[in-house]
Amino acid sequence: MPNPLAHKLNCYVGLSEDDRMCLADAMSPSRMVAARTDIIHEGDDPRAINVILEGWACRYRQFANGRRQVVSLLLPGDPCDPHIFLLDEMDHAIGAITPVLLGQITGPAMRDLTARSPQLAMAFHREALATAAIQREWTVSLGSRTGIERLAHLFCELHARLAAIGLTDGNTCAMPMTQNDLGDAMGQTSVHINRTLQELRGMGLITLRSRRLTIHDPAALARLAHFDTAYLHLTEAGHAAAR
Amino acid sequence: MPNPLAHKLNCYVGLSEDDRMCLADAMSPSRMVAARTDIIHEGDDPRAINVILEGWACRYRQFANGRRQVVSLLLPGDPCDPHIFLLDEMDHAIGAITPVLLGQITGPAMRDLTARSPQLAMAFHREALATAAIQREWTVSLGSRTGIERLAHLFCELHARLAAIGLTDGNTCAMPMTQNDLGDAMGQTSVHINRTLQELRGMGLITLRSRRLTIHDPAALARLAHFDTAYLHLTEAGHAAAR
DNA sequence: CGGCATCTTGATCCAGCTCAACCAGCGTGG
DNA sequence: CCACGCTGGTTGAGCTGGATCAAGATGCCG
Repeated sequence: MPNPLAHKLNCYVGLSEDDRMCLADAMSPSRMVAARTDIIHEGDDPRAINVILEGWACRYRQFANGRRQVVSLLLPGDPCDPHIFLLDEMDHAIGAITPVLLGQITGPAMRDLTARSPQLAMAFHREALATAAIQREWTVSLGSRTGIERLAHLFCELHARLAAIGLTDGNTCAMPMTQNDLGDAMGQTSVHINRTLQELRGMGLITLRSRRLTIHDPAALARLAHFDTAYLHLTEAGHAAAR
Repeated sequence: MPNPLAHKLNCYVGLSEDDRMCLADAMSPSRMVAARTDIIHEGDDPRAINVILEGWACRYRQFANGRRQVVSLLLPGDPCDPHIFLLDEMDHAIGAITPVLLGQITGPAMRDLTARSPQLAMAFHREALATAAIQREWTVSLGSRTGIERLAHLFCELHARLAAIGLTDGNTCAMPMTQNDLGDAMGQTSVHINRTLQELRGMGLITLRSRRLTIHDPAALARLAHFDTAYLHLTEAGHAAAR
């Protein structure tokens, strides 16, 4: 598979062949992170931008009482920390859900890229805005959606995001999170996630087995979740990929 | 009061007198919006960046079933929609809580500003990142904090943000939201907000009367809320203002 | 084959919701 | 200047989604 970052950015702004080459050049040698370990710790002050090339990760906050809140999910092509080289220190950690392959773009390389290509600069900017929109939508989910709606919404979102980077197989995609992870993300117990999953299965909407998710009735699932792709801000290219 | 946007940006990056003047110049004539009306509707495609000069506003999503989720609060100095001129259409609305005085910076004026002053460019960038961090913290609140913790956290955050722009009077600050608004923001009923407020009052932590909030014991409130200012990413200037 | 992580299931409990009044302040028009 | 109506705050009673606690069941990996 080619660079998933290029694939993703292309969903926001059409990139030239030249842009893709620059992007590939800017990426320094990648490193591997084992599943269930931290990519970045809270309090770290790193210097380069990490990009997920393969695997899933999550931003999370850990509380003293053991409770963990997953704040967002990072999929292939997602930059982990576009901010980091601007802010003083991390206010959260990033952990690998599966084994993760990371690419890195140094601060200078990044400045060079965006200076050279306005397309790329625009694409990075839109990417950041779309990420913010996704974050807002999570806020909406946690604040206003019921358990089953939340989970349904998450599945809709994940499928759409994976589709945009070409990682779906029809209505099927990867779903490597444990029920515990899902609970941490949805602000619920794994016990309750379990029961909610059974309900979704019982309604014939999804199958989730051996870390693969199949959405049997996308329209019905989206209706249940009050899911509307608009907030993902995918352009034609992104939607075409999703089809 | 001088420009609250300058005040706020100065909390992220020290600005020169020149920077402040440029900023003031870039701001086109301001407009007034009545309380309880929309500043921007969902689906709009506006061209300029709105900045709150006076008053409070909120981003929100309205559901068909009448439920409303407030996704973030906008205080004086906050840009409403740094994104808008990049994305296709609004995925949420922005509504005025109090009467709001808006300034506007056009896209070209913005580009001009950031091209002329690297300090300003940096400040805007950090502002955006701090906003994202606040959004993540809301996700944490809705996902992991109990009712009383959530409300306590909101009060801590608001006081800190207002302090950074010089709008506090010791431990007292404005709090113009109705219990209904608070409910929409915290993903709870106004009835339950009411009872939670009584609990906070009963614990002697706060007074909230005639739209003014006083925090009697900031340390205790922060402890209850698991509040840690780090995520606001205020620099020395911001913290000094907060003191 | 044994050990550990994950998933299931059951029983009980409680934070927060719903529904339904009722009260208080305040702006408006007669 | 008062009566009225409206918005926002308060209170009570009963209900429920999801938490908690506890035990198994399943399945994967060394």
